Amino acid sequence: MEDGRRQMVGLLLPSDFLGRPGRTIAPYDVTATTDLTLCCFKKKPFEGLMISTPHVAQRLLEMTLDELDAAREWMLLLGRKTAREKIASLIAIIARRDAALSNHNPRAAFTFELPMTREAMADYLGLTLETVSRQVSALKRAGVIVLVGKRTVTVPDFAALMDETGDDSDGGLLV
Amino acid sequence: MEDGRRQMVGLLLPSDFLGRPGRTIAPYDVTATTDLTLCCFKKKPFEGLMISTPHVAQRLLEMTLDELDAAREWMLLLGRKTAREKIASLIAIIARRDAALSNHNPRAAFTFELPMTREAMADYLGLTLETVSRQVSALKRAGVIVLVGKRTVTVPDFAALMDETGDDSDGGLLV
DNA sequence: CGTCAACTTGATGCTATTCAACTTTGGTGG
DNA sequence: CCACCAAAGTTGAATAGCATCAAGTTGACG
Repeated sequence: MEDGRRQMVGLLLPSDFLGRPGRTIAPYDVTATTDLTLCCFKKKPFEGLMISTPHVAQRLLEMTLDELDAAREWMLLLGRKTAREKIASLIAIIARRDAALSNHNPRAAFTFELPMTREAMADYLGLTLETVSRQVSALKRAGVIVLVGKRTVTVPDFAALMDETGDDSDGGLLV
Repeated sequence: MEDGRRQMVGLLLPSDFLGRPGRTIAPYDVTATTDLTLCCFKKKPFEGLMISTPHVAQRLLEMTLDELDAAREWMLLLGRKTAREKIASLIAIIARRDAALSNHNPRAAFTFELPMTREAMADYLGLTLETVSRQVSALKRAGVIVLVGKRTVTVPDFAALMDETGDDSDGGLLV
């Protein structure tokens, strides 16, 4: 925003897609936080490809729907969760993602890195960096997480972490 | 959420699409707030249609990208705006939508209905209904809006309302 | 060993929530 | 027609939770 307030609205990982057909500007910025390889398509040929190759549009639709689901889950977090629940949710999401990559035993203690600064976490969660720091410390004091240094987290009991996220245990309904 | 906290994550209007190909449940509920006509497709035939008729997937992609943009704008609102800015933003969005439907002179005073209860506004904005009521009253006291009854709003000066939303005057960048 | 960025911690204030009482509005049946 | 009722909305007081401002601390790196 004009006065410096910032809100992160998405997190792109390898294989994700950026930009949209049929529009030349976006109301948000995109910043790389690591080195990366970006595969660029020229707009016109790409739009041609979408018409000639139906699978491209179908795959893009699927990816966009996944992003929309993620955005909506994040809206719940931003609108209704407490600072502590926000931190627990973010840590749980990162833990799950890392566990999936290294297909890890889901019930054992599990260690991983927070790939972002406290400030980036704050921008993601709609908090200040001080509140992030305090709530991380609080979860540590409560024994829900163990910190090794500032960025390395061990989760001794994943269920205990999930209890702190405020999330439903059941899920939802609907087609 | 289990304890009753609610967050509205989208608002469907006539011609919008509901549900997603390739999945049978959603992590959210959908509630009709008015009578409506719902046009249902059987999953399998519809997925067939997407394959045989490329335009369908392309149009769905466009609609989904629009919803994603709206969701991201809403994330900024939920994460970073004050209660007053949230209310002003919601009123501005409804005003713009109604003005577009009735292609109205953009600089004149303009009257329209809030199509929702204070509670629904609160669920949408991530606030309590009491805070919604207070901030609506505050904008009224400040002369930014005029209330006729509880649901009918007149905006004497749209620019003044926009000033209260906290939004950039310029927009953003990017392909 | 000095420096800087990232992080932590403390004190204080403000915003939105909570709990509670009250008012207004629209609809229903006597 | 209006008395009554429920739902919607308003308002007040007290409080909780997060932000803000301000020092410190830690750790990596030259």
